[in-house]
Amino acid sequence: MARQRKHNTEEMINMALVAAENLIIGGGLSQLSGRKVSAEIGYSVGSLYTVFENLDDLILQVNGRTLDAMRDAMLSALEGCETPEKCIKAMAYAYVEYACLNNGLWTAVYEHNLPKDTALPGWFAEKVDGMFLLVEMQLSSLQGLSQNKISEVAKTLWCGVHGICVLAATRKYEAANVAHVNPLVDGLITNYMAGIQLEIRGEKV
Amino acid sequence: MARQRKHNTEEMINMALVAAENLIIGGGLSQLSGRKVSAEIGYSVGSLYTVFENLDDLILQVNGRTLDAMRDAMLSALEGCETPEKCIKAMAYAYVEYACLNNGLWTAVYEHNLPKDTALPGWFAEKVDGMFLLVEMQLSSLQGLSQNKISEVAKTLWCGVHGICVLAATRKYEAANVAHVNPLVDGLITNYMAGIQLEIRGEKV
DNA sequence: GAGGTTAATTGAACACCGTTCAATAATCAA
DNA sequence: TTGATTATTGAACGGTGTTCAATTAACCTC
Repeated sequence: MARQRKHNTEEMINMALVAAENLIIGGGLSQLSGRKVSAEIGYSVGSLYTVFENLDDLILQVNGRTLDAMRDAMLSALEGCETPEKCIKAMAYAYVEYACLNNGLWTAVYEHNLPKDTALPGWFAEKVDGMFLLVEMQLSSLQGLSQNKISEVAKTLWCGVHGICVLAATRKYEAANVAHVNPLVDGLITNYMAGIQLEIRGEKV
Repeated sequence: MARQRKHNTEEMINMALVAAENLIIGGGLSQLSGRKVSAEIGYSVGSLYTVFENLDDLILQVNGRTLDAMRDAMLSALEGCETPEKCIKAMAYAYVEYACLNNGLWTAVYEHNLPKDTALPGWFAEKVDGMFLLVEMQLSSLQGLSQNKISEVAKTLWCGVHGICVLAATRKYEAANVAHVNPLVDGLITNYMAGIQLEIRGEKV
């Protein structure tokens, strides 16, 4: 029979992802390297390539976990919210808070781009879509919006929230904190949703 | 006297930036390297470091030129527009068009992050701010908005537009084209501005 | 226990990368 | 022709992602 594994595949992947996350938290995506990760988990470089296709694969899985964590934060934020708009705002605040508090991990999600010829794997796209679906769920309890419109509104709202966070992250010195970002997010959702309500009622400004 | 230069500093910088842009257009930021740039312009690697501080500096200057080009596109789009809202939409469409048509260069702007301990240079931050100022200028002809509010609205709107483009760029396969993105942008501006108009008038939905 | 089979793990090798800096090359003044 | 000056070079350093023959450790069989 064959040599015994020090850890099974799942354990190894998990250890590697944790090590990678710590490197990213410590110094951003640029501080991540396969050799550092492998050294951290007590394996040689080559072993990394037995559980990951390549380093892009590893990063993608780190980012997948980050998206999961954000999703969890958003779901927790839903508890006790009253109206669709308030629920969406609660999720947006949770998103902002996560992005500000876990800046390294959050930045890695959108900083990492696959080579031009490589397609984004389906499971990753689904995680991104999942966040939009959370918003859509809230919108679906509003009367007068077609499914297409709901999908459009969710995309627009969430892209807006994300864009605001991106700007805040760029301007590290002055604006990457919840207190500064939340008012913008609040204004976006309040006013955009007001416009949508008018549209539903067929009124014009 | 001293040895004669093959090109003066300005020429060298320009040649290097053009070469770098072509590399980014061809295969994204990951395909850029100092050695490739220097080979392309007929210099050795070392010479690059006589006109750029390091590779981050070079990339930052490429991104600066991209921001300039986007600004130019936005200014051109302003010709003939009638109302503030229409003018903002015209600029947004120009932004979307540039991002879709010059995806490599546009992606490089937000994909590139300086190391954690390095501050974004002032001249770069100013170029970013300049785009927000273009939006603010349009808003300033609206009655009833304080300067603070104008600044907030401009940030929110433009972050929203940017966020929508980011999502489109992520989903390369289905959505990175003007026809798909413009309706979202249009809806964002229309509805958010409707909400702002209501706020000005002190009405509620 | 010895030998064989199997598969996990290694680490050296390859071709690249950013960055530095002593050495070289090219120019003009004396 | 020599010296001074400065633009330019390219080898060197320590890092990177990735591959893969060689090694190692486990078990089964004899």
